[in-house]
Amino acid sequence: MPTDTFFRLRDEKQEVILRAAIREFVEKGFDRAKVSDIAQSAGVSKGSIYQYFADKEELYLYCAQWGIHLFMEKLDARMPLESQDVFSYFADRVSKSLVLEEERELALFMQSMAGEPLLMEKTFHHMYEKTNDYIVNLLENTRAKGLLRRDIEDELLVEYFIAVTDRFQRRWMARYIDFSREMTPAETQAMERELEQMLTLLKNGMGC
Amino acid sequence: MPTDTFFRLRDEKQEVILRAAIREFVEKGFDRAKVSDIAQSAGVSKGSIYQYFADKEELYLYCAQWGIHLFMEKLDARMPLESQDVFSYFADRVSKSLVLEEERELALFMQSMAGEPLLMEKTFHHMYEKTNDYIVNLLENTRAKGLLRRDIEDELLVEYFIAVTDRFQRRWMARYIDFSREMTPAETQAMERELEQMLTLLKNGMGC
Amino acid sequence: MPTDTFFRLRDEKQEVILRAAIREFVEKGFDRAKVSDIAQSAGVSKGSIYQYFADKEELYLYCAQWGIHLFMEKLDARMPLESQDVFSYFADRVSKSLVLEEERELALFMQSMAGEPLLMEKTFHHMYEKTNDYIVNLLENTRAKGLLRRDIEDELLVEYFIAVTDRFQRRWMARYIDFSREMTPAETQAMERELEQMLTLLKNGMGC
Amino acid sequence: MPTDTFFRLRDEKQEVILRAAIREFVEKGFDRAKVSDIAQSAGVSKGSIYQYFADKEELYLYCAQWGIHLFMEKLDARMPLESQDVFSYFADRVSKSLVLEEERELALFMQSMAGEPLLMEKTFHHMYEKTNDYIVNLLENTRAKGLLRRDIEDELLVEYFIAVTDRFQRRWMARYIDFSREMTPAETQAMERELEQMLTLLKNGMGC
DNA sequence: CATGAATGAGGTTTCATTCAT
DNA sequence: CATGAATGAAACCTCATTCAT
Repeated sequence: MPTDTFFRLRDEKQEVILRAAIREFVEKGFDRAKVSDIAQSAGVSKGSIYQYFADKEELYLYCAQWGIHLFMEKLDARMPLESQDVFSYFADRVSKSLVLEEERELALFMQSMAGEPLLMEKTFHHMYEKTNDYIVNLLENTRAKGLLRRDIEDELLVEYFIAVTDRFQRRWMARYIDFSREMTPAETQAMERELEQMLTLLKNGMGC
Repeated sequence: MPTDTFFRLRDEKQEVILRAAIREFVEKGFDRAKVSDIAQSAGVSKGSIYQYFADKEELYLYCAQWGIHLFMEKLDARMPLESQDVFSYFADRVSKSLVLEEERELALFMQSMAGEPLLMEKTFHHMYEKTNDYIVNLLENTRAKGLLRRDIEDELLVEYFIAVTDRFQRRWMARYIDFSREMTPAETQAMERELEQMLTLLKNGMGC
Repeated sequence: MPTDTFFRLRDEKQEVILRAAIREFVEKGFDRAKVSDIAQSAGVSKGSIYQYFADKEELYLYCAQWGIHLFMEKLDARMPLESQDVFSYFADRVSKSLVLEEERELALFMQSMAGEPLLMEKTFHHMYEKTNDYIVNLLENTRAKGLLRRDIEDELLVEYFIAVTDRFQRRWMARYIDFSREMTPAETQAMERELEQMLTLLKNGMGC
Repeated sequence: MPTDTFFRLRDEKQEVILRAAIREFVEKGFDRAKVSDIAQSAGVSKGSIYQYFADKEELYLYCAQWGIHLFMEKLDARMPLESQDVFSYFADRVSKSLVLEEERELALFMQSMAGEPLLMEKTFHHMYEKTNDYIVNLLENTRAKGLLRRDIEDELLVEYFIAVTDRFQRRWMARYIDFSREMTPAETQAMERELEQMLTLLKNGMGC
C-alpha cells in the first residue's frame, strides 16, 4: 500500500505517476524498469517516489491494483453489465472499444502482468477476483438468456472463454504497440471479419 | 550461436549445461537468472559458460532453439504426425504424455519464452516456424478425416486451437511448477475429466 | 561529457575527483587504472563516479580536456603570451616554472596521453588545437622580434620546437616521477646548464 | 628468457610467433593484446605460447630484445656504420630506407615501447645500450669529419638528435600505419623536402 | 515534503594461466 | 610437445534505496 503522503496528492498527480510507472513496466518489464526513469517521466524526483511507495515492488503492485480497478470501471461505464451476455461482450469490448483506443496501455499492462511470475502470485488475487466476478456475471446473464450449454462446469467455460478472447486481443494489440496510430478502415474491416469468425467458433462450441 | 568449443564437448555435457540453464531461466526469468548459478548447477565454472556462449543472451537463445528442436523431436517420436488429428493430438500430448511427465521443464521453458518480450523477437522465428508447421499438418490430417469445418480460415483455426490448448496446459502445469511431486490418481482423474470437456468444447466449435 | 550531477558539485570536489583520476591514470595508464582506486583516493564511492561519468573512458577524456584547459590557463597567467618568444618561453616554462613544481602531475598526464593510442584520437582534437595555437602565437612573436629564420615553413618549426622541448621536459621529469622530493640545488644547477645548451642548439637551428 | 623448447623450434617458426606477437602489441598495446589472438595469428595453440614463454610479459620483453637486435642488424647491413655521420644517417635511415618499407611494423613496435611505462624499465636497458652505442659511434664519426660543434656535451647532442629524428619518423609513419600501401611519388617528394629542411635545422644546431 | 547526491551489493564479463589428454 | 578446455580472480558497471539538506 502506498503511504498516506501519496494519497494526499492531488488525484491528477497520483494518476500521472501511476501511468508513468505503467508505461515503463509495459515497455521494459519489472526488472528492467528503472525507478529513476519513472520518476523523470512523471516529472517528480526519485526521492518522491520513495516517499510514496516503500519500494519498486509496492509501486508495481499498486499499479496493478489501480489499473485493474480503473479498467473494470471503464468497462462498466461503457457497457452496463446487466444487459450483456458473453458473446455481445466479446464483440463489444475485446475488439472495438477499449483495446485499440484510449486504454491500450492499460490493457497491455494487464497482459504483461502474466509475464512476471514472481509478482503474479501477489497480483493474482486482485486480478482474479475482479475479472472472474465479471465473467461469472456475464455467464449468468448468458445462461438466463438461454444461450449457454448446461453440461459443462462454469469454471471451465470461463477458462475457455478467456483463452479465446485473450488470444484474440493479444493478436491484434501486438500489431499496434509501437505505433500510436489508429487502425485504417481496411484493418478495422479485417479485424471485424476475424471477430465474427471467432464468435462463431465460440458460440458453436459453448452455445446450445 | 555457441562457440566451436561448446560443440566439441561430449553431447551429455552439452545437455547438462543447457538443462541447467533452462531450469534457471524457468525459475527466475532471464533477468534474474544468474550465470554463476547456472554454472554451479551444471557443475562447471562460470568462465566455462563464457567459453561456450558470448553472453547470457546467447545462452538463452540457444536454449530456446535447442529446446524447441528437442521438444518437437520427442513429440514426433511419440506420436507419428501422419496418423494424428488435432483432437487426438490434444488428448495425447497436452495432457498425458510429454507435458506432465519427463519434459515438463522444457514445456515450461517454452511457455515462459512468451514472457520475455525483449527476447521474443529473437526466439519467435524458430518457435513459430516449427510449431506452426506442425499444427498446419495436424489440421490437414483432421480435414482429411472429415472432422473439420470448412467455412473458417485455417489461420484462425490454428489460433483458436492454440489458445485453448495452451490455456489448458498452463492451467495444469501451474500446479506442478515445483516438480517435486507427481500427480495423485485423484488429480489425474480430475484432469482427465476436464480434458474431455475441453475436447467437447473444441470439437463442437471446430468440428462439423 | 560528465553528467549535470557532476557540474553541480562544489568546484573543489570536482577538482579533487579529477586530480585523483589523473594521478591514477598517470601512475598506471588507462587500462590498469581502477575506478575503485580513483574513487577511494578521491574519497567518494565507486557508484558516485558512475553518477558523474558514463564510464572510465568518459572520465579519462574529461580529465584530458580539463587538464589541458587548466594547464594553458596557468601558463597564460604566469607569462602573458604577448611578450614571449619561443626561446624565453622554453627557458621559463619547460624548465623552471610549471613543470617541476605544482603542476608536475598535470604535465605528466598530458605527456602520458600520447601513450594511449586508442584514446589519442579522441583527445587529440582538444590537445592539438590548444597547444598549437599557443605555439603558433609564440612563433609570430619571435618572428616579430626578428629572431627567427624565414626560409623554413612554420609547421616544421613547430614540430622541431616541440620535439626538442618535449624531450628535454621528459628527460627531467622522468627523474622525479615519484614526486616525493624536490630537486637539490646541485640538480637544479645541472638542469640549468643543460637548458642553456639546449637553447643554444635550438637558437642556432631556428634562429637567424 | 624463453624456454629451451622455444629455441629448439625452427628459426622460421620462432620468427612467425614473434612477429605475430609484435603485430598484436603494436595494434593493441600490452594490456589489450590477447595471448589467444597472438597464438591464433601465429598458427599455434595458446598452450604452446606458454611452453615457450613464462607469461605475457616475458613474451613482450623477448619481442623487444629480438626486435631491437634485428633492427640494428638490418641497419648495419644496409649502411656500414664506419662511413656514416649523423646527418647522412638521418637522411638515409629515418626517412627513406627502413621506416617506410619492410620493417615498418618493427619500427612501430620500438616506438610503442615508450608508451608502456611499466615495461619500459625492463626494456630500457637493451634498447638504450644498443641504440646509444650506435649513435655515439655516429657522433664520433661525425666529429672526426669535423662536422660537429665541440662546446656541447655528447649526451645532450644525442638527446637533441634523437628528439628531432624521432619526431620526424613518427610524423611520417603515423600516416601509413593503416594503409599497407606505399607512398605515392608526390608524397615521397613532400617528405624529401621536409627532410632537407629538418637537416638544415639539425646541422645549424649541431654542426659547426 | 521534495530533492537528488551518495552508496555499495551484486551481477556480468574478460582473459591470463594451468593442466589433463 | 602440442593442444584447448577449464578455471577464477579481478574489474567494470547498474540501480534500488537511503538520507542530509
